[in-house]
Amino acid sequence: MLTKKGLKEFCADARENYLPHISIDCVVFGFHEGIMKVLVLKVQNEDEWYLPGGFMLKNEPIEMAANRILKERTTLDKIFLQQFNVFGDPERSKEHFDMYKDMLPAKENWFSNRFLTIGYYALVDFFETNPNPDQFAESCEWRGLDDLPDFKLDHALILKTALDTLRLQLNYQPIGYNLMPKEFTMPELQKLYEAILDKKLDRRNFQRRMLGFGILTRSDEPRKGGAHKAPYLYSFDLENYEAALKEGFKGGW
Amino acid sequence: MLTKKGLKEFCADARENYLPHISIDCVVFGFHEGIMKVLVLKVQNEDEWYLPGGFMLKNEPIEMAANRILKERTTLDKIFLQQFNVFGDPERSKEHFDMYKDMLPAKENWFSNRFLTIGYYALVDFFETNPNPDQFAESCEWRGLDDLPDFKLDHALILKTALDTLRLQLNYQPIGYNLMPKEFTMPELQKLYEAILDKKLDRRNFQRRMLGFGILTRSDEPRKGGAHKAPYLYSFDLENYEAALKEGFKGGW
DNA sequence: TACAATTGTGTCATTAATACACTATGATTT
DNA sequence: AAATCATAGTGTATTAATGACACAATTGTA
Repeated sequence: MLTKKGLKEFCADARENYLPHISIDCVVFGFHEGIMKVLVLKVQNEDEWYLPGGFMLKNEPIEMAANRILKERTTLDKIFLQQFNVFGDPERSKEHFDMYKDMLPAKENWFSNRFLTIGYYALVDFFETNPNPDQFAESCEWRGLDDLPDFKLDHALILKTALDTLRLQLNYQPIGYNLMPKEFTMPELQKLYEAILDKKLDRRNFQRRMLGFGILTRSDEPRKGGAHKAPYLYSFDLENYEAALKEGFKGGW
Repeated sequence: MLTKKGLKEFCADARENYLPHISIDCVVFGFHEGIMKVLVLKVQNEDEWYLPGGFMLKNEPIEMAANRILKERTTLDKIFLQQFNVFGDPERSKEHFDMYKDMLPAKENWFSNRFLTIGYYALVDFFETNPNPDQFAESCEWRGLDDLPDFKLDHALILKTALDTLRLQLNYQPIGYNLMPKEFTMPELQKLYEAILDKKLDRRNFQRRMLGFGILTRSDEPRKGGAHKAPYLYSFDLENYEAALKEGFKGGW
């Protein structure tokens, strides 16, 4: 959608339905083949990338807006969302100002306003997610943390802040639960933690501690068909998990 | 400031200078006589209370707006501020809608809009702070966490969320440094932690751990003139403190 | 000068974290 | 069939951190 007519319609529609000056941007984390991935969108005909985002209806709760936006991008309905920061540097809007500035006069152009953006991070099951581009994008795809594109606006900062928050909250939020599939092996879970923390952990100590939390249930049958010794399958005991999270996994005083 | 004329002027001025739909509310923590206190404002002629807050100039960074607002309330210039949440439930604005609704038609009334409010908590030195009411308030004063008034809007929720955040961040933010005066005794610092965490700590273990962080400098001279054994005075070694904070006081993996 | 209140300090037991090595299994190669 | 490779499962010894606990020192007051 890049025609002048389409843009004009979008702007008129936006002015009528959305709260001005406020946007939502989401960092959607998924975990695949031992790598943390993030959902990114590519601008049509440009090597420019951005995070899934959108605007808030005039009478819509913030988190509901984030959910609505992400449902469009992922087809997922109930998504674990965590608000982590508002980005509001007036400079961040300057790049916005320039968007489509040749196609529409500033007065009509929705994008020629200052925007504060509310940052959410989302945790999704990689295998359940079907990435869909939005109307400004050419594509929507997963990119590993080790292979991130150049982002528009302050989206690199937003992503970095989300990741920092994720690391800090690793012990307080059900991060494993939301990122892993229903059943998984201990080495797979360990790889998730290693990917988030970006460091190697000791297999034996990891397993001891994880099991010590009492939030995992071991399946009777190990996973078969792999090329090596069959690993046990685990799943989260959601009840115990949520109880443990209320306290936080780690003490502190 | 409650005259129709004054309100009209305020609204006209606000519409011209502030971003619409966005406000800032601050939970200002101070520590005095062993109790955590919060700065609260009282509505003129009503037993209604609210947190210090305000609006953002159209081209002003968020944190600068929070600083400006708090400078007016506290006379303090460089304040430790931490953004912790945006509150945007459409219901929260309903009470706003009613404000001054008899004095001005909705179209002119700045307050008859939906507002998302960005929550900041601030940590200040109680003794350096001079509370000043804003134009809608009759008074601005400290209230202990054990003696909080009934708040307007969702300000009780904002305060609770700030406090929860403060507890979680106790090991990652220079909370002691900002709340204590330059020099303090170990029992005083312990009382701060006990007030924040709302539980008793063991004197000996607290001291051992605190000193173990290597962020305190013990003054040569103990505090004299007290009614009991003269306690040592400590101050924060800012350099070590900030280095330690980068890591966080506690490990986690 | 005895007492009350408070501060300073040390030790022991328990728990948690770290470092580290061998055995077991299943598929592949020889 | 036996050896090999890759991966998974398990245990123990050392060290560090935490939690529980008791007594001595100082200062003003009764």
